[in-house]
Amino acid sequence: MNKKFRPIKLDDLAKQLKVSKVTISKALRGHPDISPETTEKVKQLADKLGYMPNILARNLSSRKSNTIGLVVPKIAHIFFSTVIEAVYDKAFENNYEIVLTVSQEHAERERKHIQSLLSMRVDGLIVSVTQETKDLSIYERVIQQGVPLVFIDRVLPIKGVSTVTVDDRGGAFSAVDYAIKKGYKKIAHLGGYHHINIGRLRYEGFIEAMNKYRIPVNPNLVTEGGFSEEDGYNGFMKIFKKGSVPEYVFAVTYPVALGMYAAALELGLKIPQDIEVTCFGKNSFDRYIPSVFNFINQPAKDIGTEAVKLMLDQINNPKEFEAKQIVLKTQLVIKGLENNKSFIP
Amino acid sequence: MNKKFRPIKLDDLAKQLKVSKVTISKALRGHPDISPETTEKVKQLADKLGYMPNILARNLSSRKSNTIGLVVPKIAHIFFSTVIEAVYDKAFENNYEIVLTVSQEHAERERKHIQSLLSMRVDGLIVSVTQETKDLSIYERVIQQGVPLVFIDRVLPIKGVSTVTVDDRGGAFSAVDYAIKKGYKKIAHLGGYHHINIGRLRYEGFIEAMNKYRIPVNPNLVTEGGFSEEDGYNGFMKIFKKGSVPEYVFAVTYPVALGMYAAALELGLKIPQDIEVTCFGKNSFDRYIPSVFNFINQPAKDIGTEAVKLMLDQINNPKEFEAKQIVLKTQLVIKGLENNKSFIP
DNA sequence: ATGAAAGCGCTAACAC
DNA sequence: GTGTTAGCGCTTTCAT
Repeated sequence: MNKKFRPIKLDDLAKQLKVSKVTISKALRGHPDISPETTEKVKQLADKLGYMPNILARNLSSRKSNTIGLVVPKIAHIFFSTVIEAVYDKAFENNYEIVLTVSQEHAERERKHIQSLLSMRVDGLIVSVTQETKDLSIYERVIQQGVPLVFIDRVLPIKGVSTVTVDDRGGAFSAVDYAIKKGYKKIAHLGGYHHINIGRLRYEGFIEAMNKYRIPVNPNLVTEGGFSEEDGYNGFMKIFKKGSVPEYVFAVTYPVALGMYAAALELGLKIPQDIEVTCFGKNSFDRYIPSVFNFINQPAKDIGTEAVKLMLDQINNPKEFEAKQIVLKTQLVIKGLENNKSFIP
Repeated sequence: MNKKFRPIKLDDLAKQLKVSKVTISKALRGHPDISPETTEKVKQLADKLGYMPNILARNLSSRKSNTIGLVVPKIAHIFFSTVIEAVYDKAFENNYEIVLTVSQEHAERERKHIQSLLSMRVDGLIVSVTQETKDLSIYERVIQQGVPLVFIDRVLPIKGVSTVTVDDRGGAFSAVDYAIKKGYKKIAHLGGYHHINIGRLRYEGFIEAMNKYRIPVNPNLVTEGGFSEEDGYNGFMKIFKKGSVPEYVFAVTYPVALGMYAAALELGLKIPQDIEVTCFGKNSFDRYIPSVFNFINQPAKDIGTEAVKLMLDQINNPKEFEAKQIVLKTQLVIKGLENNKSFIP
């Protein structure tokens, strides 16, 4: 039991077939140098013996890893898990491996992960930064090392980097535009940090709509914070304690809306009867069951898919590379009031 | 722009410090061979020059990767994304890397991933199998190669493999026991495939409870299928078309319950007023907002954490290894009827 | 305490 | 078509 099993290597195959290991190596990779018959023989033997190439050796030797590093702030949130899954699927389709790391919203952890990924010599890096990332130095290093980099959703202002985002400002605008047209005056925004694009742009979209209709922005109804349930809870409590109860809340993310919902519940306020809520992103089962929130639909899958496409482009045609900024359309989906029997389990 | 940057290597440091690269290598890893002063000097220079060890070379040479492969059927479901996140956290804590792959419930893809992972020479494998996995051969190979293996949640009947699961049978029993005590007679089970443990054991728990109280099991109220929303939807529709409307549904997973909910909605049935529902697992925000389903709480985080612990144990003490079966307790949480105002957004 | 030699398993470049 | 020669960048003996 558990006897020290030595994996088969090229040499072993070479000896058995009485050819050189180069022949084996080429045959296994379908190199045109090798005759079809030899190739066939080699493959059969490899199969029979259960040969598995040592990827470490291969990558070391070829200076190519066929691997893309992926760095995200969270996994256990539907937006990210959907993006991640799409990245995996698209990469798999193209015979690329993904090495995923999670920063848990800690900039320092993010740094470490990127270092590891560079150490692994990944062929490229797809990153969505933490809500606290401010130091750009590690990314400048990535670029300096010539490692392709694509930011998704949460991006940093660095020249020459491709990005895949959604129309944050436009989405936000439409959510608030809708509210104003519906006649709401007391409109709140539970916002994200302004030092990061999604926080800033969604805030700007909110302001833009308010300005368009000359609705004064009540600072007591606007918060700036993180993107989690807790932030939503705290944000709404803060607003409530200032004595203002909004008629409408535009939340920067779905988790923030959830946190806000919990706070409202505690305060005896009903959603959507007392307060109508719209957020960026949505739950995972809106296909099945109507939501009590309106939401701005973010094409999470497409973000992942497009990011991989950009990455592969850049890896395969480094010469012609130029940074692209892909901005995907969002869509406002109204669900709340007309369907106020709607549960979501 | 993008000039071909050659990463610094041990030799470069060695030359600058006029010592051998062995000294550098040891110093960097804090090897006791090297004097504190030298170590300090080396580390400083490495820092200054932004040295990053080439992990591929290191792993190839040391035959150790400090990496654990993780294979799951899905990412974008709260149960798995929570488990995954916990695995990442625990591994990070112990300076291990995780390489995650997703089978998307396809046995063939699972096979390929495991091959890749073995090719990468991961130090161990944590796996939750697909709903269609039946062929054990790849796992037997893993074991034969002496690669530590831990199954989580969905396990295969292979001797000598550690597993981390929850008390599936007991959890199921409690859900049905509760229903019977409450007086329900028409009790349905939207079940999972019996060839996989969670499907089989949850079914058995259901049967056990029914038998205990001598309630006849109506085959028209029992289904066997997959674990997704779609399966829940189809399962309930099938039951309904047979003319039976249950008073109580015990669903094998949360996604199945969601699908069933959607079907009920279409059929004009109200949850929980018309049908009370209990499922294994839960949504991601039950901490914030009451659910319309009762649920059997699965400690998803603990599953991930315990799996990594088992894995590290096995990696670090291969001699004393013996397979352990960890079975975590579940807990029935009743939410439905007494709180029928409960939304979940 | 430090270093020289050997090699991890593979691929690239160039012969033949 | 096939093989030879050199590494890839690191870690391991094993000397010194």
